[in-house]
Amino acid sequence: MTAEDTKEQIMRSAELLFARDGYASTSLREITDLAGANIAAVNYHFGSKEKLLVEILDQIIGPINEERIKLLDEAESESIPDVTQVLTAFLLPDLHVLQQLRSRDPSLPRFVSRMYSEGSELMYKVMGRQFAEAQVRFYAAFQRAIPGLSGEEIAWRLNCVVGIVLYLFASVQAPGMPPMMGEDVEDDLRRLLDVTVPLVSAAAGKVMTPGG
Amino acid sequence: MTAEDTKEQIMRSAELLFARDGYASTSLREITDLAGANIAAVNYHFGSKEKLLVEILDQIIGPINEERIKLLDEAESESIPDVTQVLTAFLLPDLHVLQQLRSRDPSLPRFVSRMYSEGSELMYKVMGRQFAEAQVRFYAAFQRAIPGLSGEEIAWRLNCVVGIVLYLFASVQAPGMPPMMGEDVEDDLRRLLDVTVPLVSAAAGKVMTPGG
DNA sequence: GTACGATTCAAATAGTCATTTGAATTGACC
DNA sequence: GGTCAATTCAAATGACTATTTGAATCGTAC
Repeated sequence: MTAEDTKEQIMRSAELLFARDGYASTSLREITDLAGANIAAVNYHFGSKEKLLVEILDQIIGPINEERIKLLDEAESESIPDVTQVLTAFLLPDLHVLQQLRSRDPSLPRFVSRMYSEGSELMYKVMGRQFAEAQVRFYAAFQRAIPGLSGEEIAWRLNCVVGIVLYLFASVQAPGMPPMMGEDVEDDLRRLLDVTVPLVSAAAGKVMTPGG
Repeated sequence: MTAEDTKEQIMRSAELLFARDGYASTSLREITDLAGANIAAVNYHFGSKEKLLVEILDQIIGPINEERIKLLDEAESESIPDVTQVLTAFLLPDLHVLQQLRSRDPSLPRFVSRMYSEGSELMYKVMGRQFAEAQVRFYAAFQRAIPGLSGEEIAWRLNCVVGIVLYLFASVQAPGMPPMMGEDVEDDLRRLLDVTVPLVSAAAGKVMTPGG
């Protein structure tokens, strides 16, 4: 096994076990056993268990935001994109990565949602670094596409969309539940847009509570 | 310190540390240090670290579903409730618990979302047991309130709502983010209904993807 | 005030953890 | 074929883990 093979095997084994059991509950011993490598190889290739996690996170989250910006660039090059187009640019990369992770292993999508809610400092640092550029672009695009909503309200609603997406990642293989995503990315996107377009473009203060 | 005080202190300390660092990363030593108790007290009062977690989970999740059913009973006793009324019965108990947890400690709401995505077998068992009754009732109520949507589609959309709620719990004290919830439960509910009513009652297959 | 059950305590057990170390092995270039 | 750096290995380190044990302490009812 060449050096690169070992490093690759360690990363693939680690993300699988992190997804299934969580970061803290997974020992380097389990990882290297699954990878067919020696424990010391982790510290040789990555430096520490934590740096191994960061490298895996970057590899997954990085491409999502790169593709998001690419799609938004394309949409904006033609005309001012509407809500559906902006949301598509935002969501499609998620679905692509979800599909790709799932094809590698059904329990892998859970890795993302799991690391988000576990990750404390570490995950927020990685996400902040990776999402910073896309965030500015998408906030601006949504503000153009949805008249009459404050920037704060748009940010809030986009967070709701993120919440739904993270739940999708968590629920791909939740025990005792029907899968929330199908085989076809286009179908999944349509279904997501059906609910998220009304979600982000709904008029504020429209609904009256029964008590009020 | 009386026996009940010790047990209470251990539970309060444990949920705080579980919320902050996760279940696996929190040792009984940390818990009992914070609680001012001896390690053996955990095994005396709860039997094991895992049973301690289950008791905390039941204490938090149980009341949510009890109140959900109570509110739905009240709404259905007058007339057939509309989407807003059913969603209110579903969401208001979440907000109450969120508020209550936050008043105890700002990092506590994260406990719920964290346990969900860490969840493995254990959390799903607790949730399944606690949510089983409410699930049947709410699926039926939504099907009455939203004509033209299949039961499967309603279940899918309700899952989206759950995703948003879990994200709310996770984001109350996310580092580097503005809080998603305010001080007033009524305001928060209104804001949530603004987006979730359109979400669950949107027509299916309405949106056309740019590529299609 | 003394006996008893409930509770708490310090100490020990047996195991696992991430990381380090220095020797052994490998593969590519001269 | 020899050399050197890159990589892998087994073994050891030191610290931490949940749980168990039996003695000590507490509150309370008689």
